[in-house]
Amino acid sequence: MTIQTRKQRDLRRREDLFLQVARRLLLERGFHGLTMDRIAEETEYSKGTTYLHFGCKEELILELGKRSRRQRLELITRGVTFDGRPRERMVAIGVAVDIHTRLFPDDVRIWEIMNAESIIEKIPADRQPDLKASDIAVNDMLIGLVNEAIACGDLVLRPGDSPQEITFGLWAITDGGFAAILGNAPLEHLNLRDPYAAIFKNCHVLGDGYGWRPLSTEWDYDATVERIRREVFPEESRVAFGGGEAA
Amino acid sequence: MTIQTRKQRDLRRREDLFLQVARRLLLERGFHGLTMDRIAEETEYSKGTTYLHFGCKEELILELGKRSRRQRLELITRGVTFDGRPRERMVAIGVAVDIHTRLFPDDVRIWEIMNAESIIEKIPADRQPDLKASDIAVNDMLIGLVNEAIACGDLVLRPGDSPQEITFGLWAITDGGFAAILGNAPLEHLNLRDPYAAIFKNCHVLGDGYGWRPLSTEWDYDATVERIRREVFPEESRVAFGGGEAA
DNA sequence: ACAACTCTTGACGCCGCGTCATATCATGGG
DNA sequence: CCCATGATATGACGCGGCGTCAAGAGTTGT
Repeated sequence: MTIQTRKQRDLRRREDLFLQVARRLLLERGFHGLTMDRIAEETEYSKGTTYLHFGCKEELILELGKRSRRQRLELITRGVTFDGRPRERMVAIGVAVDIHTRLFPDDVRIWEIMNAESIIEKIPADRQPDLKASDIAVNDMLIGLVNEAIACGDLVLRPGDSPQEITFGLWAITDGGFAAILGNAPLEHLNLRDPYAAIFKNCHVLGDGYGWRPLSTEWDYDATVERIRREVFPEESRVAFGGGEAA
Repeated sequence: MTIQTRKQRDLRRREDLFLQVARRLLLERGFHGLTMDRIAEETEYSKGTTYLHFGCKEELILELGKRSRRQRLELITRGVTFDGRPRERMVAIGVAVDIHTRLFPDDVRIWEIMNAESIIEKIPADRQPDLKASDIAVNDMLIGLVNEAIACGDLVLRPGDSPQEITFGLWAITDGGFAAILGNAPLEHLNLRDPYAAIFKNCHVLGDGYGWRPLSTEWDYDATVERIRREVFPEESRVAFGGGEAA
């Protein structure tokens, strides 16, 4: 039993090492700069050993992406526990994503790489649901929040509106916004001062447009953001936004 | 002179042939299924000849993407000539994108493939501005429309709002929405009936949120869409949405 | 000490990209 | 009509990366 466990632990350690080196290579040298031989060389294992862990190069990258998504999901899950009105808790999800992006900017890039058709294309299809699991979880939370808002009367749907549409809109703004920031759009041309703030802002405008109370004109959401950072992400906020000059 | 021209024309023809075959291969067999040898074989030219046209495989794919972007830009440019209030003309851009997506769904997929980091990564950097040119053009049109709306009084910016933000929001919804439709998001899970309509809808909600007159509650934008299709894209609409059973 | 078993290795086969020496073709002058 | 000269096309080749697997190193149990 203990021996079994130690072996498993060693394997896990080794896998972590592979992933850590792979991550560095991917970020420093790009997709084509990441090669299985290089990983083997830098970890001082052989190539055959890496293939005991990952069926192919793409699967390795996918695993990197999955871990980063899981990490983000944890932050979001914590955010949604914030004690407040549904729309405030929606803001908390935004804060979670914002913090995640600031703390781990590289992860978003890895996710972009992973999203490339050429990666997914080579993975046996049965691994892919696993990949989307955390996205689905986030989606469920979003819809859940919208439904709560409806239940408590904060949001009254107009004829033709649906919770799915609202969720889709918020998702699209966030996703499209981050994609733009990451370089798919000519952002430097459209010179926004703070693209992250613009994403937040537009989500609020959309929320107001749907009539989701309290509207941003009748509530101090900046204060809400402060509270969320203080109460839910104190440690992360200190790291992400700096805590003065104290060590 | 005429000889020179005939040669150029032949070269162009051949390039078109390469691109046409490449396009088919890319769509049928994916990124990894598209190989330079295969293109040479199917066109009955040699591989060396293909390399007279394209410096590398990625450059070829990039050219495919560029052409498709240019085509979309043409539709958008036509859309923006629509005779109406600025917000109606913004809708016309949406209609153009919608029509383009319906007429050439494959192009969007090619653009996705092209967007993959692994493609861009290998292109000598001096070709990339060229790529973004049409995106920048679209962006300029969007900002131009927002400014027109401000100039004619249809849109009164609240303190803190900027034309750039509005443009960014609309862009993000559209881009993120299409990305979601193309598979980056768990769309089948969030079961929307018509994702395309949802994009439209959310753009309207955003426009309303910014107070861009006429609001969707005080104007029949469905009628505007009909007019746009009839007046600006009669032929394309017939093909895209079917024109009854007439030949 | 040795057998049986597990884990690790790196040389190898294959494939696709991109090159370049060679072959083929076109043109024009003798 | 033929050959020289330059332009164009070709595909065999080199290279590098992926993924495999037979052989070797290490471990465990007796």
